[in-house]
Amino acid sequence: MPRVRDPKRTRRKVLQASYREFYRNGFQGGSLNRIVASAGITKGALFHHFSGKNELGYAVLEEFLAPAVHHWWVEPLLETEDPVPILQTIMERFLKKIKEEAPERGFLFNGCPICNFAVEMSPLDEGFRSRLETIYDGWRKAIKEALARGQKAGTVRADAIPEEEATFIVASVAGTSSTGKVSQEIKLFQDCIRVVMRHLAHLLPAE
Amino acid sequence: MPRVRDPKRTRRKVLQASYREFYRNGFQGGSLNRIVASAGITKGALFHHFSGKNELGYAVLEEFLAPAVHHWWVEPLLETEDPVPILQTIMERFLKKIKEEAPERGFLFNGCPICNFAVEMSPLDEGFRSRLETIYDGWRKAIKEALARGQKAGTVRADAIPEEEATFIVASVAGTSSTGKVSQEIKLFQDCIRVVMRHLAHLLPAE
DNA sequence: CTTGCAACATCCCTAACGGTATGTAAATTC
DNA sequence: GAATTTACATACCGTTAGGGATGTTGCAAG
Repeated sequence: MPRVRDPKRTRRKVLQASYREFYRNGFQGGSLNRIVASAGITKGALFHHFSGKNELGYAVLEEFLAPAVHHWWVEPLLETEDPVPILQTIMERFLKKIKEEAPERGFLFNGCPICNFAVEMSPLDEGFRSRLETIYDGWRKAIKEALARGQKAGTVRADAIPEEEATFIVASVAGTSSTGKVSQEIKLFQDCIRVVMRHLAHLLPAE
Repeated sequence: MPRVRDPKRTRRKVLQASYREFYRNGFQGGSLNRIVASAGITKGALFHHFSGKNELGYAVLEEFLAPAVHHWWVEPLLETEDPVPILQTIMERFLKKIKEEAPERGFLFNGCPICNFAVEMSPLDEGFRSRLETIYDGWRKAIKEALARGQKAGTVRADAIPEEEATFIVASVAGTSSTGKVSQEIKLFQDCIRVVMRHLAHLLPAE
């Protein structure tokens, strides 16, 4: 019995709780009952805002994860003409984030949430697959176009293939997250990212 | 009411059906009822051979997936003193396998089954996590030691760091599989693997 | 030939799942 | 200020999940 009604806030609470639940337990393993409990609301509220579990997952993808990719990867690369150092900075920030979260009591690095959704749900549901494809496409496109601009500006080797490199970089992030979460050791992330960084350095024009 | 009893065969049938079920639906999404149905046996038989769903998953990892990694990645690298061409061949074979399976009616490339298990289950259950770690460790170790032998023999650059490269290669396979299964387009796999191949070429000694 | 255990088959249980039907109070519209 | 709609809360439903109890039968040892 809430005194004040605030549908926007309620919706956000549900989404946030859903994101956490799905991130920790997977989508299929995630429970709507636990979501409503942790959000402090009821089933009625949830089903008023979302028509079902799938729609809830879609909303997490569109309203939480897609913007995160945009913020971390797309925006910093927009219109730059020297993308390699930026890409390296992003990878470093990625590693730093893991390091910061690692010492937390009982924290488990649970991988890239987008990759988690992709692995679990993309083959099972077209709604998930298409939304994930949109996210990955945008991610790759941002890198590809930045590399192409770099080539025009002379900051990226002319013989590099932007599209292939972009695909590879995104896959590297997914692979690093997925294999790293098994061992939970920072060294593994470090090793992986160090190799990617060296690879990025090779994209600079030969002197 | 089977005329003949064949416990080894029954066990194998359960494992095979479980592997397929978990590969398609994930572990949490996989159903024991569907497994016994598709294996043509009953719950009684399943629980006679395995003490529960988790043990069944463990058995799939140990008896199906670990041997597969050994066959594809460990054995070919054993004792070789020129690992780079072998690694390239393995990557090529990986791509070829996807291409062969792709045109099949309704086939969906479902990613690397080990990575699928890792993403879904490694944070949720220590039994899964430790077994996956064993598999990944063996995988990385085989590559690392082969690269180290190559360095001694002069077939691999002296300034390469075998451990980092091994970690990276395994992560690349996982990442390629995970991102590729979203788009289901061969080009994506091709692009990704091509970059890895070029990276491998950089591990050869500079002329 | 009997005995005993391994290898199943049958049946059932409880809990949790996603989802629905209905009720009610706040907010908005007219 | 009455009527209507939005935003929830409560209670409940059918289904399926994993798993256990118990029964039955092939098969090997003695």
